[in-house]
Amino acid sequence: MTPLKDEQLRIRDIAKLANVSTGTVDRVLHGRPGVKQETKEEILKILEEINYIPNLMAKTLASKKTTRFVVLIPDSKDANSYWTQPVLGIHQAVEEISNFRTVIDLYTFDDSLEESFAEMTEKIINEEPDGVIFCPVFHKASQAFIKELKKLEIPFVFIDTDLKNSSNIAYFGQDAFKSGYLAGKLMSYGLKGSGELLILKQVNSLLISRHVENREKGFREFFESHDVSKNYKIFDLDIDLLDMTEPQKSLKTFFSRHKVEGIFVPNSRAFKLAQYMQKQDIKDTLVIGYDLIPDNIKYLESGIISFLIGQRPEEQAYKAIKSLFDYTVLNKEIKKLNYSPIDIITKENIGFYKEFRNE
Amino acid sequence: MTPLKDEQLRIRDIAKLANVSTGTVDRVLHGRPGVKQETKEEILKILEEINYIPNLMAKTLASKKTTRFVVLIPDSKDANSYWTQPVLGIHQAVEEISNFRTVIDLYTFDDSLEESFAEMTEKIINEEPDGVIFCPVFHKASQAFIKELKKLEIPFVFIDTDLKNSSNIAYFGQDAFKSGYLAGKLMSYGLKGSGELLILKQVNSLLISRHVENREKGFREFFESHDVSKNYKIFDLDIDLLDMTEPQKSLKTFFSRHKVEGIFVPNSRAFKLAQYMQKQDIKDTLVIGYDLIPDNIKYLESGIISFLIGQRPEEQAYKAIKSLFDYTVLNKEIKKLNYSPIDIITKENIGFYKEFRNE
DNA sequence: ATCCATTTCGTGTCCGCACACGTATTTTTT
DNA sequence: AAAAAATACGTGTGCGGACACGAAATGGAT
Repeated sequence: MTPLKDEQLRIRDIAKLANVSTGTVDRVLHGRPGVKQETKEEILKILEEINYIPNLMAKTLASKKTTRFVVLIPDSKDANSYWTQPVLGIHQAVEEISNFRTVIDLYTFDDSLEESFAEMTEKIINEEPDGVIFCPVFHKASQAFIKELKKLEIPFVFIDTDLKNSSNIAYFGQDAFKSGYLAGKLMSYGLKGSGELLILKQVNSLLISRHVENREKGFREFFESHDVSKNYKIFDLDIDLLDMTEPQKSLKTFFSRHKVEGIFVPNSRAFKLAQYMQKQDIKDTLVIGYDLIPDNIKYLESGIISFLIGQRPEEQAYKAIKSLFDYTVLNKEIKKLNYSPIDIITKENIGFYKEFRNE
Repeated sequence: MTPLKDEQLRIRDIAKLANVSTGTVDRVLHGRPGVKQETKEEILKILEEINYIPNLMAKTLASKKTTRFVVLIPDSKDANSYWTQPVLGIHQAVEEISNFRTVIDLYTFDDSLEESFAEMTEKIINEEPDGVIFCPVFHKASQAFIKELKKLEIPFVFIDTDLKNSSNIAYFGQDAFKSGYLAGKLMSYGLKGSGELLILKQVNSLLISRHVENREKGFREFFESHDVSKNYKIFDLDIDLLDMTEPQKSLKTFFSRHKVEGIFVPNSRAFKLAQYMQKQDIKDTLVIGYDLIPDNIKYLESGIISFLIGQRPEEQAYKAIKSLFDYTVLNKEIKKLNYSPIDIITKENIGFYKEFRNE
């Protein structure tokens, strides 16, 4: 193991090698003017040769500049919101990078209002941060935002939702299709080889969530690509999972007409269904939902929800920030596409996934 | 969000507050002699009040001292060894902490030879490192090691295996019992409610591995604590999974006498079984194994192994080092008991768990 | 050749802390 | 009471790099 970061050469050493002063080397390092082309090239050559890496400690100590990043994600009104989780990862990241004169401002928007998003992006642009992490749920407003960011040459990272061909430096999120496919697998694995399945969708979802769509596609794809498909019938129901008066009716009707063996809820509100099932005392129905929010966990633990699919939101946020930091401050190469593991959570292992929340 | 690490007070500021010089404050901070009791208390009071946090950058820059940690884990002769994985996490950690004048030496031992372990611990003691991370598989030799470490006041962290009441500052590993329990759940979930099960154990395991034992216990416990238990028969077989000539016989005999529906391999060599099953063209038998080593992954992907249970070895090593660093260098409080999530891996989500290896 | 304006480069200070050294004060010794 | 020895504290320098400022070298115009 590298016993010691082998004696790094300092600016002073480079200066000696090039027969110039440290000031000149410094100018070259920072691309400041006032250096003869000739000597500049000489110095660059040496820098290249010895693979100069500035001492990070001395650098941040001497520099007056503080780097500021902005994170823009949907707000989390209640404790059951998915978006409370990335915030934990942000705090974690802040703790680590704050030593490096790097700060983070958190902006949030109402994910049912595109204007709310647009408004925030405007504010952010005015602040001219050194990097941005955001969740591009609104297509049009995001495009406008990206245009501005590119104009100002501000690097940006996507989180949760990806927007292809956007010159973002990185993306952190899940592969929704494959997570749905996995849900299909888990469903078929637990059933006896046949039955009636239901996909429970959120009606009137203002925000076009590709994730939810893709989860459903993946789910269906699993059954279509396997022999068992003919034994299953997949229904779907659009109900308003936020308002629990209306859904009761359509659910009741559905349950009375079908012997449902499995229900797939491709959004994070499986607990709403679970509430209903508990009231109606419906059992022996396999429920697969998404995200480790408190109420989902509650019904997972009580056995009404069989599986939750997790995507490590804290880790996503944490890594997104760290990668922006690596890119901006440390000039490291970073990986562009970063899919989170698709975690399978059950009553039996949930305890070990909650941990992040307790720290 | 904390916009800026609010202007931290420096030693100089404290000196001014206490009407002394920076040198005196420095002496108090480092517990060096030469300060009148009275003024010492005064300074300590102020330090307490303002919650002084030294500037990490200036500190590491000015300090000549380099902190050295030692990691002692079993060696990994071939690519299929479990222990190749923690090494990746070590590298990750090294990259981050090397900036802070902190280095790591990796020592390995043959986990079939207690002397090999003891020999290494002796070497380590002679080096007098500032912290040790190790895997206390051998009870007696570990106790001796711990005794020395305590004498020298060297903090140590356990990884993989825990040893209770050992004044270790932290432990990173899995809860083996619960992982076995989860395996039981997955097994029962996939079967039709009854059948014959087999637990495949490694015979002659020189090293007393509590993990493997506890996994089996957890597995059995699941069936005992559920109604379904009476429908299942659980057998077990001790075979040498390293030598693939002998096992064939006993396995063959077993398969000929029983209609095995599920096999649980509580160690990391499920691939050996899978190899056999592939040759014999045995299908429709559920196999649950442990650890994401290359050959296990191969048979998971080909469908012979149904589930692998993962425990994030890289993350364990990474976090173990970071926590030792936090404790030693940053004087942070650290959490003692750190259980890794019990990851459920299938053909469908394995792709997202391999990632660490490609970085 | 002289003078001024660029261009090119060297020097010094500071960032916050660690630590060696030196000075002032008090205590002990004889 | 003077000298020696502790004790208590202040000052200065260096860690490696950023940046301001000033000095030297060069070029052009007269």
